[in-house]
Amino acid sequence: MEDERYFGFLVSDVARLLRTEFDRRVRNFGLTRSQWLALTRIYRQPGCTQSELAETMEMEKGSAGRLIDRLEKSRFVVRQPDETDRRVKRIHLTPKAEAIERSMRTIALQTIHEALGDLDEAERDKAVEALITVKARLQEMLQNSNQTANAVERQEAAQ
Amino acid sequence: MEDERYFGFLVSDVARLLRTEFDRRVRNFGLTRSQWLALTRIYRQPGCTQSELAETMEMEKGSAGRLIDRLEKSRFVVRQPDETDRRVKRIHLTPKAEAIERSMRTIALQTIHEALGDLDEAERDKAVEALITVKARLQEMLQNSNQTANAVERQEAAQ
DNA sequence: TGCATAAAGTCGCCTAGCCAACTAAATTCG
DNA sequence: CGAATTTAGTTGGCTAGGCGACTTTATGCA
Repeated sequence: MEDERYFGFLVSDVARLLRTEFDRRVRNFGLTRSQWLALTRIYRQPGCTQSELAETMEMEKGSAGRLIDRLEKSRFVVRQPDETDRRVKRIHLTPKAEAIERSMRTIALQTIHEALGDLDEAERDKAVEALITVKARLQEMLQNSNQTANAVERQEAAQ
Repeated sequence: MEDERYFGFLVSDVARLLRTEFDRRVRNFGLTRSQWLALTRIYRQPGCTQSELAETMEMEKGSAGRLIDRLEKSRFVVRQPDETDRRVKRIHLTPKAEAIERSMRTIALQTIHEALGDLDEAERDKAVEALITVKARLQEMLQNSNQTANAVERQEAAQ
């Protein structure tokens, strides 16, 4: 069981190191890793709503909203009101963003490529598979936590 | 190369999901995952300095300092001045912390155990090995970035 | 010995992300 | 139709963590 705990540490460490290294490499672009991730998603899904973006990025609406705030302030993105639903705002990339998106993609690929340099292809595939499995399990677990929380809430509301 | 990029996403996702799930489970203890990690490290190295803690947790001194601020405010930890070096502050756990440290360790093990539930032992071992390899590589890469930054700094200072 | 350099912490500023409370708009249903 | 519920987005409060500038104290070297 102790080696399992080790897995938790490792994943967090690798994620943090990866983020820090990548952010250092792209600092001159004026974008962070999260911001770039958002751009790539908007690039593939232009005109998406904030809630859709939050969904595909698996984060809270609030976090996504603020991410977009910063991207908009830096002129990488614009919010456009939807014509039929006055609640929603649709997100589009600016031309400036599209060029940078490509440069950063190259750097991202390069960074990962270096980080994985000591693994052969089979090891990489195995690792990716394992991570997919674990991620799916964690998503289930989180969904359960959510449902529990909602059930409690509903019960409290009913009293 | 595309599958490599996927690895980057996956690691970050798994780390985030793990943190969120764990933090939910332990919210009632009044501690977060990072705070608990700090406690386990102080437990194994009582009386360590803040810089030592930052080092073993692989974070900046500033981040570690603030982590300790919060732990001290919640009375899980005390700062004690060093007798011979008036710059350093040594960190010790309070009795309250030691009990909670054990409870949270159990929850952490349980959480990881569930998250890895769909992997057999061989798959887990392979994944852990791969992560160790990648982590080592990333540490090298970051160290190089640091050295480059320092070199630039020194050169600028020399002018 | 005295001065330059290095080390320990602190602080301010920034991004990121969770959570919860809120508003406004749309939808559902009696 | 109109009230209740749901959904989109915003905001405030919190922890986390990087970076850089700064102060205080030690240390190393000419």
